[in-house]
Amino acid sequence: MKETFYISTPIYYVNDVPHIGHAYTTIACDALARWHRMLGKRVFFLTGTDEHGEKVQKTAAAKGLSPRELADQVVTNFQGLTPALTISNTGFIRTTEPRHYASVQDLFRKSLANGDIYLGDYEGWYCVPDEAYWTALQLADGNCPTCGRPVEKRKEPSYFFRLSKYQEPLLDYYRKHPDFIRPESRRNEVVAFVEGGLNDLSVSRTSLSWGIPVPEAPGHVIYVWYDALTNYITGLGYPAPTAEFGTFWPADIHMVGKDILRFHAVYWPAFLMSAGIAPPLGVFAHGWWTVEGQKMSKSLGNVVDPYEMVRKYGADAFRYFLLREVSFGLDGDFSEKELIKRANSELADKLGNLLNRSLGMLGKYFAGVVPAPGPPEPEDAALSACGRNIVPAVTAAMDEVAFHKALGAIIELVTKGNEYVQSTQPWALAKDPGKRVRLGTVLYNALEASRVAALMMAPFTPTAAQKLWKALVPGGKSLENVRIDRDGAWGGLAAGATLPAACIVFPKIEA
RNA sequence: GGCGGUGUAGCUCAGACGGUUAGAGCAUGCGGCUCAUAUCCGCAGUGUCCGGGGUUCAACUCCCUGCACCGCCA
Repeated sequence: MKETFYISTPIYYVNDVPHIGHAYTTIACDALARWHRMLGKRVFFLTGTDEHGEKVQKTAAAKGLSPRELADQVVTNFQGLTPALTISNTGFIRTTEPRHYASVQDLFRKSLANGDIYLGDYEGWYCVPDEAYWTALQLADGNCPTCGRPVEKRKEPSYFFRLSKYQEPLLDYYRKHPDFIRPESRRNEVVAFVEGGLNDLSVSRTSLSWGIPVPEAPGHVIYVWYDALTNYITGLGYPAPTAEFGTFWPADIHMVGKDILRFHAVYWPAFLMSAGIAPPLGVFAHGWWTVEGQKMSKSLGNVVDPYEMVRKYGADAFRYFLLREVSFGLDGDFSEKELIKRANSELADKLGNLLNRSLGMLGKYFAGVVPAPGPPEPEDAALSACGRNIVPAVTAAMDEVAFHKALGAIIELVTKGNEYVQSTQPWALAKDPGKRVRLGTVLYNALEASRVAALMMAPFTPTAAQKLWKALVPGGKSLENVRIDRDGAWGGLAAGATLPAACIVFPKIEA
């Protein structure tokens, strides 16, 4: 097994307000990061903000601030996601940091030196008032798509990256790394795109000032993607030969929304190849959320605010819904009603209930002390088989980045636990003193199912899982230090421990 | 316009490398338990497996075609 795991979110544009899409990407990365830590790996988990460009400059000017001052103010909107969503990132990068300037310029110099970056002319349709270029395709009835005013054809000097040269190297890389782009349907799209031929890419502007200067080229500023993508190596210390860079690069997964897949799966590996740096090992493009069946948009006023969701339902329920509701990779529909339904029926009524009915009886019949299990009986087999299979099942799901499958497997175990309690009827066993050993065994197994489920939930609902774990493993180590291989084995519940009589970690959400 | 994908119970989807009664969850109806956050468990379903044609002893599963929807590209 590889000993390290490096995962990244995209850097979020600081001029935007955080919405469900940002939260989704970040939460997905967090679940993977936590999972890989539980496997015993060293994990680097990077997120951050993209702070250059036209929009930031304009918004700042409108507020009478420098772009940097504005960025310093609004970056907190994104930094705040970490505590709000219980995110365990190990790094946060801002593209305005000096270390990033050094990184981008170094990468740029390398490609300039080997001839992969050359000076040419960028030509496009320019909106003078908006100071923005558009391609012919982007124009709305021949006018600027954002302001509707007429555009003019304009030309400016620009540095170009020789992307065309990397068509074959990229296709070769895709062939040798079949899992580089996931899901598979997206991979096919990218391959088709590259097979169709690649144009060289404009990577600088003279019409822009808020950005990283092109080395030794006054007036030229490095343009959006070349700047933004490089964050993934800056975050590890590049160009300095840091331990982090040596240890964690190439990245295991760049998690992205489907709209920015091409930049990550085509441009980024090409930039790196040109500079003699290994491309990342994987890019995963996830889907989008609609809201109550409608496209999310500012004009509809239905933008989902992650902070508000956390305030209303808690980070665990919000995280759970996002990762459980849809096949990861596909689009999904966000609805508070469905969120409540998921959280109540699966977290409170199934997982929470299994734990509490078990704890309740343990308190009542054994004064809260976990009995040693007696000999297994045939009716224990279904539960213990499921319990023994949960680690491989979740592992397989997480390997294919299928959170919904992982959670489905955990809920299946919990359901088996409830079925088991129902069919063994410990409350009836308790009435017969001769069945004391059997009663103990039944409660042990039910609690053990809860314990294993709590462990497996840790990447998804970290706060609740920690509380469950604490209740079932009193005096045990924090879930952060727990390892799947050691602690996930069926039968790990300690006999003799005294457990609480109740533990409500998933309160029912009132609709 | 080019390439690719999807079309299966009311809903969301899984599955079907051709072969007895096509599955899950949710929703619906009925029943059971009482340990538990009025929670849990069981039972019952319903489907022209998009339309048409072909191959075959046999197709929902393969091939062709039509329609609808989606994605990428132009």
